[in-house]
Amino acid sequence: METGDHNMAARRRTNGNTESVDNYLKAILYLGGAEESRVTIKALAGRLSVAPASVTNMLQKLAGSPAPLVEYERHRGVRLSSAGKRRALEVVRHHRLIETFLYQVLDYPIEELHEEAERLEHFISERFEQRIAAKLGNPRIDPHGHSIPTMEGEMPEGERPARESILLADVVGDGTFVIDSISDRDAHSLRSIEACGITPGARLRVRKSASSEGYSVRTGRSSKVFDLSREVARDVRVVRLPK
Amino acid sequence: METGDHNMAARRRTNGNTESVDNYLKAILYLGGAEESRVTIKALAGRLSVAPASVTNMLQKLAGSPAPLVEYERHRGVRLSSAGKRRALEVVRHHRLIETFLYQVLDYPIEELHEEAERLEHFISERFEQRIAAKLGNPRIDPHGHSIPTMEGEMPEGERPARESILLADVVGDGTFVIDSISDRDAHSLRSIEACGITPGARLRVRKSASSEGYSVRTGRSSKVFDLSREVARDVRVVRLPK
DNA sequence: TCCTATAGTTAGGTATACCTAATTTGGAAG
DNA sequence: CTTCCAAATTAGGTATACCTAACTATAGGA
Ligand SMILES: [Mn+2]
Ligand SMILES: [Mn+2]
Ligand SMILES: [Mn+2]
Ligand SMILES: [Mn+2]
Repeated sequence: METGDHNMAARRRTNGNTESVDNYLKAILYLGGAEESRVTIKALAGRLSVAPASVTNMLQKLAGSPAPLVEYERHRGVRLSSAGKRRALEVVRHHRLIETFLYQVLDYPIEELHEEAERLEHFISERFEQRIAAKLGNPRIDPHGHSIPTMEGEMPEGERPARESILLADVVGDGTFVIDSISDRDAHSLRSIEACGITPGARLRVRKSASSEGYSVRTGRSSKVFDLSREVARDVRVVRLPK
Repeated sequence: METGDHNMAARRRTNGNTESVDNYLKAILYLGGAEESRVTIKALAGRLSVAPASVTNMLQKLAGSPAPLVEYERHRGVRLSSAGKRRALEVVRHHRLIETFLYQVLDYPIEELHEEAERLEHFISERFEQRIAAKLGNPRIDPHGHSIPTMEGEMPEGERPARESILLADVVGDGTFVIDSISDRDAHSLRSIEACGITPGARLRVRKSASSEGYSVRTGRSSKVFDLSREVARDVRVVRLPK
């Protein structure tokens, strides 16, 4: 009979992390931004829907372990260690590969990708990751236009969202744009975004409708005009085209 | 800001159960057998690799809830309530659909199906279940020859393993058989089983080799003879063919 | 019938990952 | 400089799901 303690420490997964730890790492990666700046306890608490006290606790534990996943200094916020960054990108890779797979192979509606991926990303094996990547032809972009980190745990060249992309909601004046990416988190926004033909990579002509608060947009060659609320425009990133 | 308690009770899943609870229900379903007889604490503890005390605790909790998943009487073992049986079959359906999917769509080797399915079965949504079922053409049998419970939560007609099937290890004398199913739990056995061409539904000619402790088998039309150890023969279920 | 072995239960802990409430701290504003 | 306040930390709990050790009940054998 087993000692039984192989089963304890409850939530170890394929890797050595719990779902919770993975989610902290992803949140730090995201909030740190491209400059990988220090992330505030409050910001983490907000993103993870958890009390600040819980964040402090978790970070102390993560920073105090033998091979720390984060660098944490009291009252000065956190950043990822290189091991932490590697793991965070691994989870992001899982997430985006799963989304791509659900979309392309299982015909999920775009607004349901995120929730399923958010759960499954923590539980698939390396084999599963490799098999779906192979099946999809090693895609580099997910259905929302986000770059899929490489197998080696790095963000690929020409990262998306692109550094130079801006929120549609921040566009001033009229213009023509390329759609960089769309947010994956709000199912309601995603429905409207898809309904008016907005797809990463497509071209978008924008007119800031002076009358209403929103944006009038036409996609691709279509002459159909759609009106987007400010709300929804906050979930679309674009890159301005010259001319 | 959220109240925060949407996030507590940690391990709630798509459904309302934790992974642990699901595993108890599956174990009770399995150990209760076709007659759904009462299952012993000790048997459960063995199957789940958990201390008997932990089993008692869990069963008391499950039996004491408002809509109990089990019927439990002190010192007299447990059986599933009808809600418990429904949920157990739901998880078994997940498990077997996932195995079929990994095998047919993602080309997993047969001996790696079980471990991945054992984890993922608890975390997929109903949508995921339906989509893979549809993609596979609503299969009724998994790669090991086990029946996949229906969407309505019932074991289908002509259940497999069949009532009349016996372990290859219990075969006395020579004879011809149909392979009913193979166990999914031992990766090592599965390798040897596959290596000699044993597949659910195939025909198997058996000669109990008097010399060694094992079984000499030929599958299908092949004239190649393989020797199986008693160990491995315990992982194969067969149905004797008349004549 | 009695006795004892085995199965089961209770009692008391551990670790994870949350919470609220109380306290501390560091930096910006006066 | 001091003050003050938002942000962070500490202190003290909860729930889940395990554990070991100690105790009890039941059923089969003498
Ligand atoms: Mn997640
Ligand atoms: Mn995404
Ligand atoms: Mn399981
Ligand atoms: Mn199986």
